[in-house]
Amino acid sequence: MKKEKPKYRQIIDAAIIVIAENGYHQSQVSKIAKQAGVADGTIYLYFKNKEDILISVFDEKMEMFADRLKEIIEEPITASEKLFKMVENHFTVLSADRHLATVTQLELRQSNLALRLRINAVLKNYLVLLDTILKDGIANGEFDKDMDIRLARQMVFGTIDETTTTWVMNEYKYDLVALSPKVHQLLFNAIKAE
Amino acid sequence: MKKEKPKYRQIIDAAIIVIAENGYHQSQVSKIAKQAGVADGTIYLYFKNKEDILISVFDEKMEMFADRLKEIIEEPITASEKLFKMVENHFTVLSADRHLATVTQLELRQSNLALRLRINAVLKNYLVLLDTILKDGIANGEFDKDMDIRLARQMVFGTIDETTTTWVMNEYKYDLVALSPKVHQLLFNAIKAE
Amino acid sequence: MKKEKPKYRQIIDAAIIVIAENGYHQSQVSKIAKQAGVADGTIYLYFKNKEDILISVFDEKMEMFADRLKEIIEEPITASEKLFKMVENHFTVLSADRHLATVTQLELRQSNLALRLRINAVLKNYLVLLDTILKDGIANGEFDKDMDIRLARQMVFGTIDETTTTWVMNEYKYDLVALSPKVHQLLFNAIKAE
Amino acid sequence: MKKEKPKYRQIIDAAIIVIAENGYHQSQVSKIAKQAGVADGTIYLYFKNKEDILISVFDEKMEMFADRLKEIIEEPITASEKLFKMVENHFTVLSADRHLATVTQLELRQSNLALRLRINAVLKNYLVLLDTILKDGIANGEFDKDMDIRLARQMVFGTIDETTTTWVMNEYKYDLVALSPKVHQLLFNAIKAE
DNA sequence: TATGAATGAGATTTCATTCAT
DNA sequence: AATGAATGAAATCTCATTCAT
Repeated sequence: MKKEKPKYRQIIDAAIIVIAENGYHQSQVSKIAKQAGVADGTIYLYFKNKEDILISVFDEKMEMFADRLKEIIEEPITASEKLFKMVENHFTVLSADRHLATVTQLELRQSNLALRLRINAVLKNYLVLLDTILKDGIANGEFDKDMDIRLARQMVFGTIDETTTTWVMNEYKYDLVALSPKVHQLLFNAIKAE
Repeated sequence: MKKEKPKYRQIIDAAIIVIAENGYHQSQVSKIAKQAGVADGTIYLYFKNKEDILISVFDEKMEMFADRLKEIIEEPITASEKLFKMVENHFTVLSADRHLATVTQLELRQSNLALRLRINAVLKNYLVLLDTILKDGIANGEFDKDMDIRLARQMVFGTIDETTTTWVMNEYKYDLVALSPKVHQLLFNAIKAE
Repeated sequence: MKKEKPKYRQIIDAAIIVIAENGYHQSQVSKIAKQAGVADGTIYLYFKNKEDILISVFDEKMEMFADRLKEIIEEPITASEKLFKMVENHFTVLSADRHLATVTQLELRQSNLALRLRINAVLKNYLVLLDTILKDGIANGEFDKDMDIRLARQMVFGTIDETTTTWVMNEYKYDLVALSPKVHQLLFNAIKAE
Repeated sequence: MKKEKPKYRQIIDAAIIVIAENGYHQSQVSKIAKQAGVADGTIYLYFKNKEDILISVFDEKMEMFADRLKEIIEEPITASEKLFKMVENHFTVLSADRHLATVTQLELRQSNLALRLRINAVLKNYLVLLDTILKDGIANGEFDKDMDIRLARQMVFGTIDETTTTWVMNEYKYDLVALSPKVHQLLFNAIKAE
């Protein structure tokens, strides 16, 4: 399987670095190839086209979030605690890799609509897991049984996303992870059972 | 003042239509000119360059939101009601002009970073007004006096934005304005005083 | 006659200043109009097109050289003295008006071929007068009767022109007029009778 | 070294032909590419931009003149003979390649000032060699020891250049090389020792 | 005469992708 | 598998000129 070949990851990692450092529109295929230490043409042995590289970047990294979230869901803790861990995990991963944060929050959003729709599909898995937390919370009486799950999901994700983007735009100058408790508190207030 | 010249608005309006219908990257200046019924060169009598058209689109339209929000703030109603009206107004304006909604939620975000930073500056005015609502609510005891205003603002804006974007991506197939009460309820829960 | 109208000269003079200060390719019609204190459209009441302005600039100024040269020819002095006065006059006029010098030696040469051919036609009058000096000198035994007048003319003009251009390119940093005796000496040596 | 790649020369040669036949301002990159039998984009693998092609044309060809002149300087002949051979060589090379003559005498002069200054730098090498001939002539008593070398150089170059330009403007309708003895005679008269 | 807003043709350059080696 | 030279389509912006007032 191509994803296991070393050059596949080499190119993905190169893409993140190049995009973070040069911006989306200044990240030519040839630059990514150079950073990856391969020839331009080699890129096309592992990726269908440029868009495919970018989708794969998102794919691979989102998988990380989702995998971690899956573990969280299965832990024997309250839904509220799961929600907290989700927020904290999200912030922790992006704080630890600012290249990745810049790429996902700023640069990749400059891509064309087709790519963004494709990215949204990848995101969906993540959001489905979030739904699971919400449903669990409702089921065990922690969250408001009358809330609109779809809206709650959009609120949770919108808040996390906006908070992260603001942090990136402010050039990481404060501690994002430290905001987790307050963000969780706001979100929990919004959806907790009376 | 250039903004009063009819061709200025003509071009702004044409830009919104063309971008909504063709997407950001397929909106050549010549297409906008044709839609506006002017020659390509005429665009450059009113705008410095293509980017300037897009900034102006955002400028002009965001002004609408901000103006309406200013009126809301001054009304003799509770902060919670103001928050509701803000959400409702936001949803109403974008529901009424789907071209505009598509452009602001999807297409304009594909612009380069420089433009996006410029857009953020425009947004700031809007967010400052939102802060005013939050501060008023704290002052009169409606909202939690211990909340972090910056985070609350990011939550409110993030939620509204995410909700709108999801609606646009779902091709407007449900009634966005009808979601206002529930969205407001979530947001209010999050920040209300105990 | 249009040439006598004040705006005609106004535009010619504006053109020289604008071209000298901005260079040929940065001398748009609108800039010349502004410098002349007239509307863009007004230019076209006095000149057929942009090229016509430039030809007229050359025409008008070359006339000055030719008029002075005619006077010189008619003076009761030797051909060698006439040659000297011609060189000196050429250098004096251009030293006195550096804008004009820059325009004729550098900027106007960037014009298209058609304009340059037209300019050459204007130059012809000047060169015909030079021929007269040469013929007079041969007739009265001062100059070599076997010389090729056409080549001698090209040498005289080529030398004057090259000397002036070098002086302009060296940013007028030495006294051009002071070179007249030496230049004359070289030219006279070349063509004097044995 | 890029100069050895066949496409580099191919493009240079194509540029000379296209510019000579179409004129400077009608020599689009695409025309040059077509003449060279390469794609437009290929041009940019060998040249930084359009101006770089023109500089290179001049560079390459001027080298020819300079190389030949170096050989002449080293021959065991009189300075006067060297001067003659220089004139003759100049005329011979340009007579043999009328495209090149048209380009150097007419078309390249329409380029912008920046390019012309760059071209002058290339010319300097040629003029330095000319200076060597003049100094040699003075040293061995052939040329007037009191002459101003800079002016003499400007005369020699100005004369050669003007003679060549006139010949090109007259559409090569006489034999340029045949003028060499007379041109040399004039120049030699000008500077020979008493 | 004079104005100046409007016109619209036209060219350089970039860069994702291909394919012969 | 890997290379990298070559391709060629595509779009912004300028500015000489016009013409309705």
